[in-house]
Amino acid sequence: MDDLNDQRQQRIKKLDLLRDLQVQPYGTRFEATDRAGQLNRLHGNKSKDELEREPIRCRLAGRIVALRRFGKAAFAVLQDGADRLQVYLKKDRLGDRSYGVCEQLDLGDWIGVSGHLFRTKTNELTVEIVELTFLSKALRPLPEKWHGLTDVETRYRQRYVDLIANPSVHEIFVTRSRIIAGIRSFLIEKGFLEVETPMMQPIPGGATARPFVTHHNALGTDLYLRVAPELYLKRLIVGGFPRVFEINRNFRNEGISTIHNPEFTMLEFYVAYADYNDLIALTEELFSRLAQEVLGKTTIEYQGKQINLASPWRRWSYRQAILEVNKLDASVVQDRTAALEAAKKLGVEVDPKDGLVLILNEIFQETVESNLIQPTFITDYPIEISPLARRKDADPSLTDRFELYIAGREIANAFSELNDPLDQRRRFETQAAQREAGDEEAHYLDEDFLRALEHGMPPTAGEGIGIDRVVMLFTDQASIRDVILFPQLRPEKS
RNA sequence: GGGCCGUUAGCUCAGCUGGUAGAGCAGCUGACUCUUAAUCAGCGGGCCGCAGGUUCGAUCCCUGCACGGCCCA
Repeated sequence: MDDLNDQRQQRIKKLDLLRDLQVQPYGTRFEATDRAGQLNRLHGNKSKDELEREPIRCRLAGRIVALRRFGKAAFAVLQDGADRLQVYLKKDRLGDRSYGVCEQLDLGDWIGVSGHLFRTKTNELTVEIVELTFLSKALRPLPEKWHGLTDVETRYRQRYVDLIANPSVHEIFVTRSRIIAGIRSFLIEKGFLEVETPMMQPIPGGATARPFVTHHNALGTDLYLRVAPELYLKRLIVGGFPRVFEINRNFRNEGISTIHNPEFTMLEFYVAYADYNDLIALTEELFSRLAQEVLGKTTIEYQGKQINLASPWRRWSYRQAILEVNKLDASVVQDRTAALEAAKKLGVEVDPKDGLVLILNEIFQETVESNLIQPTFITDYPIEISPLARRKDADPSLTDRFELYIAGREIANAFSELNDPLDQRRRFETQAAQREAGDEEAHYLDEDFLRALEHGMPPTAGEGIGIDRVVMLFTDQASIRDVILFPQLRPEKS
């Protein structure tokens, strides 16, 4: 509980004054027939004379974000969503009693007003208030009008204040919503069915990640917050839905960083009868369409870098990328000793016990990823790190898989799904052995999923896209916390 | 987990070589009926993140802790 500081007490005093004036400071329904943005759009170019000749009556509501008093008159700025409109209060017009109510106004208060539009001497479109309704009295002061709220911790913990004080933050979350709406309508238009699958799973699967554990009392059993919806969505393909998608939260019990929040939003979609190449085309189409719809262009600037989202995007095989970026001899991707030597030479730390695949993956992560600024599909990942992906017909050590990188970051992961139940069982068994050996991220063996596959899953391609990272890209934000309304922080001490 | 940085009024920030803390905005009082970072005059507001230590004396130096940021693992 905050101390009863000076400013808060002043405002509580005003509550009493308002009640003395028979004004309810916490009002109820107010029918606003107008919005600030709409009034600006419709009448923003009408001249002073026009507004005098044909008065525009209006009625709107909002929060007071600026207040300039002149004794017997005052200007206030009303914030209505993302838009602002100035209002004018004049004692002559309002009368003594009503003006007395206005004298109890503070920054942060919500009011409803009705009046008519006019232009001030300085030509600002303004509502002259005829009637004012108190909607809600704020007891705490707004952050400073010029510098706003900049303390990062307060911004995240008290996002409501951040949203009031920083219009650009408001804008980011509007964009986020538009991106998600755009994805949804794109997929629905392409014939996908939106579904919801369990967030609480008895066996967590679909990604290599540590899960959160919780407990169901009535069932007397532990449940895991999902790390991915993948295995459930594929059960739905088995069940006969040929195109499904889900946009929802995943939870991973890992560190927090500028690109990791413990809960994050993932899109996953699955297309029966398709392969990963079809998803490359679909992904390019989705991104360029989204960029066009949301930003009105396909070239974006991210953290000072120009990124071109117009298709086609580069395709680069995983092994080729490792070799070309580091100018290595082809033997490195074939021979463990050569790979180990290359890692040492490149200054990439590896566990000397690691096999070829893990060594290469370290090299990839350390040397390739950060170079993938323009959209790039890295294809043909090794089977050992792709336990749910279909083998390449031409090379059974690789998979029909890609990861999409933009701005040096993994944005999407997709593959032709493994639909051979016996192969899937062997891969799960390998994963289970790794888990036994201490790898907490390795997959669990999911018997029910195998049973589903044994009923027959058509050839299917599936993809996951990290929505938060897409929003970061589209809104030019460096930290995932700036695109999540309430990012995870340590609890505030009471 | 490690390194670096930060934490001072409601907000944004100063605070020198250790001597009991300042500004702007916000607030309060007064003046002002077209301002827009309104203006003018006056006033109040501090657990200097928390706990130890050094010192005659600590916002300042040292140690630990908490919370946050960035980087690394």
